[in-house]
Amino acid sequence: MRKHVFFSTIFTTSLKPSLSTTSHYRTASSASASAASAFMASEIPETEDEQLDASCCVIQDKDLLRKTQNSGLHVLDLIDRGALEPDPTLYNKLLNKCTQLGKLPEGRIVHAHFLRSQFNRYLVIQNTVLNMYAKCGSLEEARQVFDEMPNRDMVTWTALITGYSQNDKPHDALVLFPQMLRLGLWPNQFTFSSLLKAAGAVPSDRDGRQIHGFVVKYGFNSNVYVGSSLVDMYARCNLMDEAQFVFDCLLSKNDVSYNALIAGHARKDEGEHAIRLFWKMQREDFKPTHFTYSSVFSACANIGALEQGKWVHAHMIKSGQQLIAFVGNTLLDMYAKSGSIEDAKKVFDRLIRRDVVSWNSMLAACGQHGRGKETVERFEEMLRIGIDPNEVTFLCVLTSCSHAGLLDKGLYYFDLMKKYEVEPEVSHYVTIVDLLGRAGQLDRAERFIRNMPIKPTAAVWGALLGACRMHKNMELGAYAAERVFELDPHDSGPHVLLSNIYASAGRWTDAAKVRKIMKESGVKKEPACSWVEIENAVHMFVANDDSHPQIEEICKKWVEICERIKEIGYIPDTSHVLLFVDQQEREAKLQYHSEKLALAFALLNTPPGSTIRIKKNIRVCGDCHSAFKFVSKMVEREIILRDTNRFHHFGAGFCSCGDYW
DNA sequence: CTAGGGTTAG
Repeated sequence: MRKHVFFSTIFTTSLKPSLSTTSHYRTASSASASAASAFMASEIPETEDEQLDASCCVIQDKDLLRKTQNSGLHVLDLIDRGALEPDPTLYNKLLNKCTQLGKLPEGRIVHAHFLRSQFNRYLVIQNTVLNMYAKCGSLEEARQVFDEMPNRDMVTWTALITGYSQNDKPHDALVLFPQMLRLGLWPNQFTFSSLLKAAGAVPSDRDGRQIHGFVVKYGFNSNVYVGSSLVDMYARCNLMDEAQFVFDCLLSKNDVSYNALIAGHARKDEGEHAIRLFWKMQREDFKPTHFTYSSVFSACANIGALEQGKWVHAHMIKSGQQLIAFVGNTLLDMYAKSGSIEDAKKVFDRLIRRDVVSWNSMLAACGQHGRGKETVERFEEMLRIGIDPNEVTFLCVLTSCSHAGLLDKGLYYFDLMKKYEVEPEVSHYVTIVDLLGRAGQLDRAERFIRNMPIKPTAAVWGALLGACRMHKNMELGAYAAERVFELDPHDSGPHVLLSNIYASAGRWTDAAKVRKIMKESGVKKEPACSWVEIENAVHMFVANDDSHPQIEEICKKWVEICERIKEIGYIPDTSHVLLFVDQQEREAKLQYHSEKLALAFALLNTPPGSTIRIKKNIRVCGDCHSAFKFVSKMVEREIILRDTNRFHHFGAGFCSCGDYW
């Protein structure tokens, strides 16, 4: 054990007049015990990298470094003992080290020591202190330093703006800008980059456009940092054309500007565009980074492009990039969302380090593929290993239980959230309502809603409405629908569901009434479409749409399939057709559901025996579900249908969801 | 001394 003198000296020495209130000292003092255990302390063995790092970075003299390490004293002790002549750069290096390692308590101590030093009026070091607090996430202390500084330069303002913008306080960042301009300070490229990041995080695009104006005025529009920030800001404001325009205007692009644009398209569900840009950036000799791969895999996942995703994966392997968790998690998700759960598992197994997101992604993958039991097993394993579950973990587990009909397990895990101190959010309540509702316990679900400690949202009542549709409970369904209409009048979903409830009960007048209200209030239903990927091209089908070049052939094929599956037991279920039309007409309508068109198209254009993968933007209807089962049996092929949030694996006349979805 | 781009759920 080595003795340490640093704390006894620093906290007993009388303090010089300082920039700061004594609260820094109090905080530093109270933090001393934990701080001591980290990189200031004597007990730390020489093998502790951070201890060595900290010393190495400030002590250039090798002899002195050895002496420091051998004596176990810290640099600041050496100054106190007069063994080391302090200079301003030393404080900067120490503070930056704390920033880099995210060591707030240690940073406070260096700050305290700096305040006692002869350099405590140095603006540059004060800025470094401010930056240290901001980067360590303590915006209150950063602000306090800022407020107490007698002089502030542009860097001071920029450091605080950056602090707010990087810590999810965009409004605080944005209000500082006009204040700083009023003082006559000139913003630079750093200021604008941070401001634009903040502007991209607020709902309106007003601030972003204004800042863009100032960027031009101050002449930073050709700076690649500012340019990338502009691209990102416009992309986040849903202004993809503007983002593209700014990008095209950039005189010098780099990988970051490309990534900002690619990520923008990936977020906006414009996967094909993102993938095109991925290949384009390489034609222009920009190397994809982890950021790029992460965005591109997520783009592939969104559109369910398995083949393209595999190409990008192969490309990443060839380029020698390591599979770090951040990228691996999106890769895993890509395979899972493209329907290949087996590949997703392989990625999970090969991850060098698994973080909580890796586990969550794997749990989500199992849930999406209807493997409730496996979700539960993996979750238990995760707890055994000692990975702390977070709110997403529980959401994955609960939805998985709900999809698999594991009622008791789901309720048990909901209760378990308390033990792991994860506060249930409204989405968790939605899942429990869904779980109870699917299991047919509609009254219990309603009671559960009434006993919620937080205010139920439209989604909560929507889950009950969905369950009422499933179990054909008209009365409670109408009541739930009313609650949804109140809370979210613009969503078409509940109107459609309620109309469906009436329709399946044969109450065509009521069904039509709901449709009429929907039409009058301007609520629009999202058109249903399906996608199928064939030979690296994605084909899209919309219900009753005849724009596809092969449409005649496709319809002919479906009629033929329909006749053949009727022979082996398929009975068209017309309760899913909502219009007040006669039986024959309803059957005709059913034929053109987009997933059926996609299936017919795939059967026409793929080799016998190969797996067919179809993606749909809304829940599959009961009739299509039944038809797909019969087709899988008839053609002896596996058909994988991706719903909005889950998968149906059809094979030999059965579906993996067990008709429970 | 100050800057930009990435993941899981619903």
